[in-house]
Amino acid sequence: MTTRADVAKLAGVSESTVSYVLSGKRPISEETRKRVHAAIGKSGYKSNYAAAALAGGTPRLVTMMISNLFNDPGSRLIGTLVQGVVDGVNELGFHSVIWPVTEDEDSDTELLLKTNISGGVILMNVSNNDQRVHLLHREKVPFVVLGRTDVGFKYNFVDRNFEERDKIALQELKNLGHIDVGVMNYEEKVRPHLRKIAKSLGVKLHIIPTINTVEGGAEVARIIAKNFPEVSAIISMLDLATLGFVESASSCGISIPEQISIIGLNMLETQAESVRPQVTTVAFEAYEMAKSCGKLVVEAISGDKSDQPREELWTGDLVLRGTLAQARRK
Amino acid sequence: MTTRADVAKLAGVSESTVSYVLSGKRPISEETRKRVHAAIGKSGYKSNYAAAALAGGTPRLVTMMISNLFNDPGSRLIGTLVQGVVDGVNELGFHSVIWPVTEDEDSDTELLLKTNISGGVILMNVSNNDQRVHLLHREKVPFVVLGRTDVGFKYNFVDRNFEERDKIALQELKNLGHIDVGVMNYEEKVRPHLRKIAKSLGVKLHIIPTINTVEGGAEVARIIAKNFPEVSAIISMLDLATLGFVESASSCGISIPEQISIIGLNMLETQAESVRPQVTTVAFEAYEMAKSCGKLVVEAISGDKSDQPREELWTGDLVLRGTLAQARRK
DNA sequence: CTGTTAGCGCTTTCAG
DNA sequence: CTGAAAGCGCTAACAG
Repeated sequence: MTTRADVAKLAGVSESTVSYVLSGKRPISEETRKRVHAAIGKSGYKSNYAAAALAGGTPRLVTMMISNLFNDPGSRLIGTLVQGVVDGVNELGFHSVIWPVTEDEDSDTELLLKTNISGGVILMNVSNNDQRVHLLHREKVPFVVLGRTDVGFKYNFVDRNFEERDKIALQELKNLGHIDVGVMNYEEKVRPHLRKIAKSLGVKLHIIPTINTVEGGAEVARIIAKNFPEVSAIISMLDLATLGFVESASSCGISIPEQISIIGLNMLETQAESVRPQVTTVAFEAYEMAKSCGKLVVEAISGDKSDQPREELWTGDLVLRGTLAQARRK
Repeated sequence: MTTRADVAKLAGVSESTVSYVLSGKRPISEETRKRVHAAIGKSGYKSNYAAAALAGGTPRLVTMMISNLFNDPGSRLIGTLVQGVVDGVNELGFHSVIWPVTEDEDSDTELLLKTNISGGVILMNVSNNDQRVHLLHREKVPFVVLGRTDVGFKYNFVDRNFEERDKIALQELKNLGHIDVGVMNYEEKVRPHLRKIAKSLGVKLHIIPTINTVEGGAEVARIIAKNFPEVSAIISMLDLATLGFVESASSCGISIPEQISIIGLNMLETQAESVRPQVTTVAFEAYEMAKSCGKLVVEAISGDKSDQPREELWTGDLVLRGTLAQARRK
């Protein structure tokens, strides 16, 4: 293995000069810089991560823990998020890896901590009251959650701004005269903020619970045609059901967007593309958000943390894409 | 940060004793062991990966590079393989991470090498003449491919033994008197070894090219019923098409396995379960193979490599599962 | 069975 | 603008 010492000898400079050439942390004459780079090239020198981490004091490595990486079919989104984190972290001179999480997430996390391999952790796809958040918090490991979960304390997170997104959607519908808005949701209960926004806008929500499949969406179309003559617009939290709805709307005598305008809120761009302009989406820069998240961990690792945990809510470039129509049913 | 020195002081022993308690690399009296462990617990000490890697000489970390991690829907298999690698590597005291590969695999690989973070690499989902194999080989990084690819030199790999698998399948059919065997395949051309085995067994292959979808399989059922009266058995390389075939066989007047016996060769166990005993599979221990692959990298990293690259072909526990019938069509 | 000690390769003062 | 030298935390001889 060739080390910095070899390079130094080859270039006829001191070891520390080689270091500074590499890190750029102090001015180096063009002359020496060239000689050092030549020596590096000739010797095939590669910097040793372990040594750098040791001397530098903190491992310049971020690990991402992604639950359900191998189960989730919606992995296109995950791919985007991972790329964002990677790029954000890289920009600050760190690296990132994915820590394989499989069945037993808790013991995987403990293993990760035990090895002490990384300077910090990003948690993705967290579940309700995720135990790993407790663990990382207790162990005082710098970490950021990409998403949110309820644990009884504050922690660093970066997440989408659902409130804002929903407000934009409802406001837009309201502007077009839609008063009776259907909501495609998993369950009868929707997040409280939705009700609040609706109330303040004077919009009436009609929750239509359904499963998130194409068939589920088709069923919703039938239900609306039959039982909800007053509903002139829909916001949907379910991507597949949204597709199903669009597919079978016309056979239920519903024309989109004239009869029913629809906004899909949790659709991937790729899905949305295939049905635009029938489905309007509220666009969102997942990549940028993840990138910011990556930078946040690095800050946390570098001890740049203020006393308060950082909480980033991403509104990003929220824009409506697709076509909506003036309300005219009933 | 608490270090080994703190622990040593707390326990009233030397630093090296703490090390040996942790590594178990030399006998320690029960008495001191307990004291050390107590001190570790009290101080919250965590071993420093970077320091260990540096002192140990080689980073005890394996990185997996998985192409198409975020595109491939067949990720259940990947999950199994990853778990296998993780466990195999763990058993030898190493750790493993996934290196995020996204668009530009080559530059990702170079980045990985540049950081020198890991002791070795496992390549998964390699493509034809994969450039990363060239790169790793050239840079003399210890690596193992889980799978195979044609580059013009020898390298470490672990892969399924397709030849053996196919032989078992054809042999079994032959034993049951099947002479005319259909082959569901992507294209008209099949791997040469298949033809060779068939020839040596006196079996006649009828290639039926199709796409790998449920509909594709249904189409095959129709084609066989109409155009291939002599075919009494099928081996299929296509998992989804296999499912489709089974689904629509009876509506084409084909009863399985009496009229047509079918062996699915590339099916995941979960898929196979749902159609057994109609579809017979050649079972394969993906997990065990991956585990062995994990151990192989560690060996490669530890310099335990003989002059020749190791090439493991996994026949594993090749056994037929499912029901086949005596040939009786024509 | 335990302690002492010399590095591993790099970063970063402190002196020129 | 450049060098010398002191560690970072740990491992593995070597010496009891």
